[in-house]
Amino acid sequence: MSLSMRDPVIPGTSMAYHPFLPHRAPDFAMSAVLGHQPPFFPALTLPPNGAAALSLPGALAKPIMDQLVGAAETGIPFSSLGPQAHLRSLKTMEPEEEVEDDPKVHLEAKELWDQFHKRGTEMVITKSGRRMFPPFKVRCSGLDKKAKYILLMDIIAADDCRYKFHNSRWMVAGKADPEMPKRMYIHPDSPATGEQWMSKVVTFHKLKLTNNISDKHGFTLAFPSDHATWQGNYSFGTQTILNSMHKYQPRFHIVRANDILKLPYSTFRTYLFPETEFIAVTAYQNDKITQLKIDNNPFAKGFRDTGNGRREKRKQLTLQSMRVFDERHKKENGTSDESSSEQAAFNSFAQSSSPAVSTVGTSNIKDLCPSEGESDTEAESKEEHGLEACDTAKISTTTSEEPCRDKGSPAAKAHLFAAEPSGRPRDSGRLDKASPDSRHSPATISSSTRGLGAEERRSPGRESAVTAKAEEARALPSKEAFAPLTVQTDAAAHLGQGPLPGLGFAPGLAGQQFFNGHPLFLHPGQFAMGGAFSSMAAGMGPLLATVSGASTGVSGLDSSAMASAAAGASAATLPFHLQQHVLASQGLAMSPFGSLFPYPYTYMAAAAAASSAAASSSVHRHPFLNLNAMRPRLRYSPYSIPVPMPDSSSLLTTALPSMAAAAGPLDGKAATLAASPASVAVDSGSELNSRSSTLSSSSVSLSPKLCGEKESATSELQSIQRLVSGLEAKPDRSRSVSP
DNA sequence: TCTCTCACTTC
DNA sequence: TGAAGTGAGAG
Repeated sequence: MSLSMRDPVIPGTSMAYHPFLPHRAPDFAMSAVLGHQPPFFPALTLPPNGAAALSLPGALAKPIMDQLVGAAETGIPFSSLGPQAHLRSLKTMEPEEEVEDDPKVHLEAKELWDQFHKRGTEMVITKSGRRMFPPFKVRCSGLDKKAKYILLMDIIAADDCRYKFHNSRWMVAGKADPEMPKRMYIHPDSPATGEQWMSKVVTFHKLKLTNNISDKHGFTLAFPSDHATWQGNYSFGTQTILNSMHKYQPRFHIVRANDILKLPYSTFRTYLFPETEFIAVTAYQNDKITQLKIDNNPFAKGFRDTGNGRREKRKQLTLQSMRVFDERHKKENGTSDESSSEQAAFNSFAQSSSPAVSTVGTSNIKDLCPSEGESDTEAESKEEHGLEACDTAKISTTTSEEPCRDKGSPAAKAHLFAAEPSGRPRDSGRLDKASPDSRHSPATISSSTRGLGAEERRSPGRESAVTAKAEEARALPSKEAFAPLTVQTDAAAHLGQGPLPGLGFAPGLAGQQFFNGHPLFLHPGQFAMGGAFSSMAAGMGPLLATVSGASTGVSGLDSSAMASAAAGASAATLPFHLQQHVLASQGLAMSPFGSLFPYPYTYMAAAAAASSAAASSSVHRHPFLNLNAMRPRLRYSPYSIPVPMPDSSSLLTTALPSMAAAAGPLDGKAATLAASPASVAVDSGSELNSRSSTLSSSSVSLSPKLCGEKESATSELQSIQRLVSGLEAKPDRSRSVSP
């Protein structure tokens, strides 16, 4: 147990979870090394606070190191990667006005999650949307009481495999289907002060899971940025679209910002809790999971043995299977028999599964998941624990604390799954394989951004990352729109953090997100959330403008108009997403900005960008650039400093366009690294200048392949910058906002 | 596998 | 009281 479950994951680590990462990572790393190495490394090396920091850096660095060395797994400590002195110098550049915060996040009801995880958590997805159970709840600490934060959650693919429940176990059944467009769920109370967030348990129970591709619950908001986290293509919504029989990993993000509009420029601190990993299903596969749900979910009381009505039916059914029945009894009695039996089964699964896994042969070894090897007893005990207990538990995992081990590594991924398997089989195989790593990695994760964040702050730049489109492969047609997007990422860094934030989440995180790359859409509901969006409209104006280039305020425009305008203005920016979706290289077609507005899928011209292809990658960058431009405005915000960040990010993106996508996680790291340098420049200099400088620099660093893109991107960026500069002249309300 | 309806529950 | 969340079960 100790393993993974408790610890939060660091952003960087998240990479590990990403299916694509493995593929991308290499490229990314290479490019990073080749072109950006100097800059990147420093960034990466940022020493995090303690363990947490380690985890991230390690995760990030590892891929790169591997590339360099050509060895899959070097044991090189991330600390050895780069000079920290460098970072510090950068750090000095950062503004320090802000009160530093060191957010820590604890997963609530961890015990409950563990119980499910052991058996391989399954979450039902329906056309109309189904809530998660257990509900995702966290408790935050270490926030600046006065500052405002936006808390978000999203769910990313844990690997690139498709699963099947066979012989009581989850086994890999092939390669994953194309990813569905990802959506970010913004907590309805956002933005709120640190004090407010820390005073209560933050729950995301309203988030629904669906397999309905045409789900409209998500609103698209155009986000100009290429924030790593957002990958340039991220939508917001109250419902997350998932593929059945695929494994997913929920992520929690803390963004210090007082306005949603600032998200793109802000630093994301991402936290992963391996125990919350689950497989999406349209119908429960594992009876044990079903029983756990019934036993713990209040709405399923009617199915409890003790309950009325149905329970009897259920019982009968149950009786049919002795095992199940027995297990229940045990539960009722409070005995662990069930669990033990389960465990046994589980173990067997693991074993069996492992082979299966291996057979799978997908790139994801991780899928195989290392089994955590939890003892049956543990599992049992956990199982028996009621949800409530879990809930109360809050936290165990703080993100920051644990260093992330290798989350990034596949093994780590395996871990996560493994945990699941525990209960069941499915992954057991993986578990076994990965076991060593996996455990660690997952666990480690915890720190995620946060730890980084602190550090990051210190080091101004780090972050940016890159990403690349990469995904193309993944990109799917249906989702295609998204897929293509792939964008870069990294951003994390760039954003906000100027100083610190970048770190945190950055690399890893960015990477994670990136793969998803979708267009960013804001979900109406989310907006509804309130405060966060309140200013959005106003804020959007600037963004749009930046994106579009000149378009005057977006606000007036309807989404479509906006989009078109944006497209026209800065073709570069939008394109990617749009391209995919729309086709039009320009993205115009895309939907309007609904985000702010009522429209449902608006695209952000800028945001979009995500184009899938490398070319697109370049484009992405542009968007970023815009963002960067924006930043200055944003400065007000703590992150504003981020200005540099954006730059860096842009740089990264430009530099490693293709990679970015692939790299996802890596990107993040890379980005951070790259970013740092860039950021530095930014900080010191004017935003615009910094940007351009960054851009140029990025281009320089770019690898040969990227060069072409770079150039185009650069030109685009420049144009964008010009536009931006023009825009900048305009006042930004958002600036004032910053916490 | 997935979709839909049902009876039951919580809020 | 009704809206909404549950798993079961049929198709």
